Amino acid sequence: METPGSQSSLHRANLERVVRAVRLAGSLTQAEIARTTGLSAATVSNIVRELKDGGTVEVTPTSAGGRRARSVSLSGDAGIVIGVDFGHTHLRVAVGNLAHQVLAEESEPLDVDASSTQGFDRAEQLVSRLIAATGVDRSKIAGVGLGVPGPIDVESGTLGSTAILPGWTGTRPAEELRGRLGVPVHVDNDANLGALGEMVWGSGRGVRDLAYIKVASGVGAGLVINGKIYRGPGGTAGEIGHITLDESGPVCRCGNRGCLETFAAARYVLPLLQSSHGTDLTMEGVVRLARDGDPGCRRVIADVGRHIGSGVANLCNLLNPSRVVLGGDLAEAGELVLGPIRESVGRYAIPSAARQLSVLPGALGGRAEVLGALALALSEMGDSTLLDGTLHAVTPAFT
Amino acid sequence: METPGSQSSLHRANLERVVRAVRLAGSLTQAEIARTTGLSAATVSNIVRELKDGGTVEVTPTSAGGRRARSVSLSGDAGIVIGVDFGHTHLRVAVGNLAHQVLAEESEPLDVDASSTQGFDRAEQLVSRLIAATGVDRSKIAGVGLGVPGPIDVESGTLGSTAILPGWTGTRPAEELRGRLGVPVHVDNDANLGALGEMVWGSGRGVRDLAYIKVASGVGAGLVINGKIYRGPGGTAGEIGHITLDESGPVCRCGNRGCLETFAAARYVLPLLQSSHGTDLTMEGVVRLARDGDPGCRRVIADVGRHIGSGVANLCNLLNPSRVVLGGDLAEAGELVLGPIRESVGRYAIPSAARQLSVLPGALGGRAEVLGALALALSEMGDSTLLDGTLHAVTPAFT
DNA sequence: CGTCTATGTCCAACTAGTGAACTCTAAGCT
DNA sequence: AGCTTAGAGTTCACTAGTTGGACATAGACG
Repeated sequence: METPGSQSSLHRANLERVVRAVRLAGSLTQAEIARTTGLSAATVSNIVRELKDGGTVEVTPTSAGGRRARSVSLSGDAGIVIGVDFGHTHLRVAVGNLAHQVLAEESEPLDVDASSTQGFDRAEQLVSRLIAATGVDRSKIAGVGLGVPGPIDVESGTLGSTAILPGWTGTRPAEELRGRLGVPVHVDNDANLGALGEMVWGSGRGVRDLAYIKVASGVGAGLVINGKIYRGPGGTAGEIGHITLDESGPVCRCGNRGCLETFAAARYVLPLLQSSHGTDLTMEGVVRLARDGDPGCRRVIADVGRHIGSGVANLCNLLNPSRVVLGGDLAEAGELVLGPIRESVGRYAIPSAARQLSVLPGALGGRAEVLGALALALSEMGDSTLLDGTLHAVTPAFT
Repeated sequence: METPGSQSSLHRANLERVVRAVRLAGSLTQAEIARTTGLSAATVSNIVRELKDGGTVEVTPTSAGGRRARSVSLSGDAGIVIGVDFGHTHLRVAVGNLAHQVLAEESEPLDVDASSTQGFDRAEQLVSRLIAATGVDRSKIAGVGLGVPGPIDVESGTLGSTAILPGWTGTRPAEELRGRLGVPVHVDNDANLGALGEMVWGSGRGVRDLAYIKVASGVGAGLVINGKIYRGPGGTAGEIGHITLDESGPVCRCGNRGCLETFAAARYVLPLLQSSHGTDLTMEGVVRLARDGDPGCRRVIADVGRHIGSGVANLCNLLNPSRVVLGGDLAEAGELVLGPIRESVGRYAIPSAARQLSVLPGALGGRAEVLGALALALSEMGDSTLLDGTLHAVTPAFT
């Protein structure tokens, strides 16, 4: 059914061109579409009619004060995308439309020991609730982005061994959710989605090469290269948590010694404070105490920053991104952690790479991953999903 | 004259598609073109005829032993590309055609202290000589790739401070050569070109993500991501030589301590052997002695390998390439250095990244950079260059 | 109220890709 | 040797889809 070089593909490309132009501009008249896309007025006329019949686009008789211009805009219910993010302690869901607007977003706690079935049950319910709340039709779902806190095998879609959600190992989250919702599901790990989220909506706007460092229970990085998530041939790119900082350092869960993670991740850092600050401390708590002036917590956070900075320096020397965005709970510490990171980067990265690097805190906090999932759904969809009938055809399930 | 969404643009795109397929494969039958491009056999038939009439492509009656397959290849005189590589001790030039064949190649020594003007004079002469030797017309030059042993500023094309060719700092090699030859010149550093060369002709064939590690006077890496050289926003990606292995190690020329370079590069390693093996030792000499069984040299090379392996492990964790190719003089040591590298990678990289990694010696030796320059010229050329008349039209200059 | 001008639509012309039928050649089998 | 077979390349009628130009439309301006 694929005809990569045929007229139909040309037509399809032209449809996408028009949709993209309209989406970027918000609303356009046909003549404007013709000018910006370079297509002839006749073609635009045909395409707009086709899109209008398909329900992708709305034509309002005469919104502008011109001669007789009919303004064309994406119909609000042309399609929606959904982002689902399984975190280590909670589940987040967001619903957005194709105009990059977030229509609804909600999170709820999720027990770490919950089974995958329980987790997906909860996710399905929450998705249903949010869709109901926004009042759109289920059949309008164009795609779902799914975030999981662990490595995903690119080929099989299987969740690798992850200590964060025990018992989920070996499941195929995308298939699972696809089976429940009946729409395409695209899955990626939390660091990659955080990177995507910050790039589209947060601190990474306008940058095409960035690294998103997520410090939580572990340390991971999401790499955006040339505007796209880079996963590597095996899908395990971005494992900054396991670069070696000290060959004779503490033993890491990965089996090596002195990984960045052993100096920065919650599971290794929190115990340092247990004797002085109690045993049920969380990273969040440490950050709060540090901001309130607790010297021990400040010291620990600064040390973590320095070590992260060493890792980031290596990253910079190798990849030379223009921006590094820090995410996860630790980002809330602001300058307390960014200062030491910048200092370390300045010391260990080659000057030409460090000079033009900006290190920023994430702007989205815990929302980065869900929004990234939304962005993933949007980007994987390709504007073409808007166009083939599948979206608007009657889908018997879920009525 | 531009009709961005019309059939003619589709036709053009299909022409390019065919040309690209042929160029990547060297030569294909029409049926193979149809399969790889996804176009129908009828379309391919038409396109091939058009290209043949235009002189872009040659059809050899029946080269393979098949049924009646006519093999299609880019016509040898459709255009030629030139690769120029300035090394630390010599200058290499290669001339190739669009069918990925190297028509002529030559190298001559170049004094380290030669001025840039002298260097370019020599390069121009050598290029002229080789073109004359191959007997093709100068007007057929489609592009030139240029390799320089130092950092190039992407924006300005200015050569950064390089200790390898002193006195060249601040020159603009691409403009210089462009002025002399009158054709587009694309410049890049030696590590990137080595990566490209090995990918197209050497140990990296068939791989889309690889890292080429060049160990010589310094240590640099060329990164190929998704089949293209990745330079990073600032153009300094791949500086593997300056990732920190030991915060309290020897002081590096970059100002930091314990950079990989201080454990692996010739300038730091050779002095270790001077007291025992004399002062005018080269890396080449050390490798030769090691192969002959000299225990000191073997030890040094193994140590170098281990350290490179540590750096490569970091690289793998971050980028997860499917192949690492070792280039430079050191690669001649074969297993003497590859063994320790693999061992180190196995120890320090996370297992999932290390498992699918292959570490190979470069297959091109000192030719990697010139051939990479050739490949750069080919890839930057853009396939459309072949199609619009400019290349075949009579260009008044250089007759 | 007539003219002007830009918008959107319709139609005939044209471009270019496709499937199906057809021819051609060499290999394999009997 | 002769027949069959299967893939390669070509031809042709058909179809999809864009375009330029003619045409209708409706507000703006004098």
